[in-house]
This record gives sequence, C-alpha cells and structure tokens, in this order.
Amino acid sequence: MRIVTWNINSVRLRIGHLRRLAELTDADIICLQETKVIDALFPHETINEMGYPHRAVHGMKSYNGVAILSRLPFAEVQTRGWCRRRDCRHIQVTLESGIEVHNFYIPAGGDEPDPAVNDKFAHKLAFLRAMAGWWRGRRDSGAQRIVAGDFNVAPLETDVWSHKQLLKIVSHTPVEVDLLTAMQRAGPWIDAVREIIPPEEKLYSWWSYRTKEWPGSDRGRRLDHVWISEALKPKLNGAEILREVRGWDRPSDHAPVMVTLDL
DNA sequence: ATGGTCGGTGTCCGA
Repeated sequence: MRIVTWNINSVRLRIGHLRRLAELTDADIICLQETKVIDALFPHETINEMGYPHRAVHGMKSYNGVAILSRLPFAEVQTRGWCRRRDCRHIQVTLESGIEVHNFYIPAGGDEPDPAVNDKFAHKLAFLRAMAGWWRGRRDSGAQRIVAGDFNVAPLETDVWSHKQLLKIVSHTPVEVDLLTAMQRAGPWIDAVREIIPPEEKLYSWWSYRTKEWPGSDRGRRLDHVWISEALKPKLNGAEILREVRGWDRPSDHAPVMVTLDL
C-alpha cells in the first residue's frame, strides 16, 4: 500500500498536478492539506475519474481544508474540531482492514515565536498539546495506524537547511520541536520517513515561494510527515520525498511525501 | 535588518 501526503495549496488550482502525482506514484491513498475549498465545491468528479472512488473531505472557504482520497473503501470517516475551533485541520478514516489513517494540517503559527504576543503561535502550541493528549488517551499497542500531514514543524537538525539560523524561526524553535516530540511519544509514533532515510541526511519537503533559485540554494525544511504505529513498523518498506513536484509549473510550495507498506 | 511570493468568491490575510 502506497500512501502519499501533500500540502497542495488549493486543490482546484492544482487539480492537474494532482492527476500527474497520482500517475507518478500509483498511490492507494492521498492525504491533502490546504485544499481551500468548501465541500460542495470539492472536485469529486475529476478525482473519481483519476481512480479514487472513496473520498473523505473537510473543507472551508479560503483557508485550511483536508481530504483523504482512496482506492480502498472506508469503514468509517471522522473529523473533529481542535482547540475549540471549527477550522478544518483534521480528518480520519478507518479502512475496512481496520487501519486508521489520520490527516492533519497543524497551524503554521505566524512569524513571531512568542505565544504571549502571537495568537497564532499560541494556537499552534495548544494544538500540539491537544494532539498529544488525544493520542495518550487512545493508546493501543496493537492498533494499525498512520498519521500524515503538514505538521508545520521540522524536528531534526537535518530537517532544516541551517539549524543554527532557524532556531528562532517558527517551525524549528525548541518549544515546537519539544511539543512535536512529546506528541510523537504519546502515540507512540514512528517517523516512517526517517526509518528509511537516515537522520544524518538533510531532507526537506518545503521551500518558500520567496526563495529564488530554490533548488540551488536549497533552503528547505521538512514540515510534512508520515508516522506509523508500532504495529505497522514490520510492514514499512519504503519512503521518499518527491522533490521534483516542487519543480513543476506553478507548484505548491510543498513536495509530496510517500510511504510504502507491505500489507 | 529586510524583503522576497503565492492563493483566495482577494484590493488583506494567511502562509
């Protein structure tokens, strides 16, 4: 089973890229973030024709929005609000095999890494704490689970182009990294991509639109993740970040992340 | 220290 996560930054604008990604990866499941469309206007028909008859969507006007596209049918679809808000940042499905797939768009957090003066950063920290509490309350060592999405945190020193220069930049500050790590332990979750690609290797999934010559300067960050439960670890067979997608015409600023499981 | 670029029932806001 191949699962792909991608912050598409408008599913309607980049529907052609999505088709190309589906053909390139032959993915069974695609988790999208920042779809930026209400459910009534989601391009269901086009995506159905791409070979994804099963779709769980949770969108809103202009901002956020998540979707899970699948070749495999769902036994259950759920979504929930976080931090007492109604924004569309989470959707989960249970496959008929019992595997749970969670798709998250964790708040970016704004520019100022101080929760006392920046509500967006405070929201991001609260969101990470809420997720940790939720996982802790749902611990089940036998459960087959995947959590994917745009987490907006680059946890390792090798997940950013310069650890030193990004220590005070939102996405790589110690407080966020510590909360993400605590949330990972709460699962507990295994970082599927770093099981395959050694943590010593630089690895990114996002490059700012503002950076000229992005592939040359390579000032990236690994913000997008696929984590798996302990029970799925023996099935893990591959992981990669599809950097080439960032180079397509009129791209998303994020590259897709793909994980392969032998199921 | 600054400004750079995207997308959206936009001319600001969030990223």
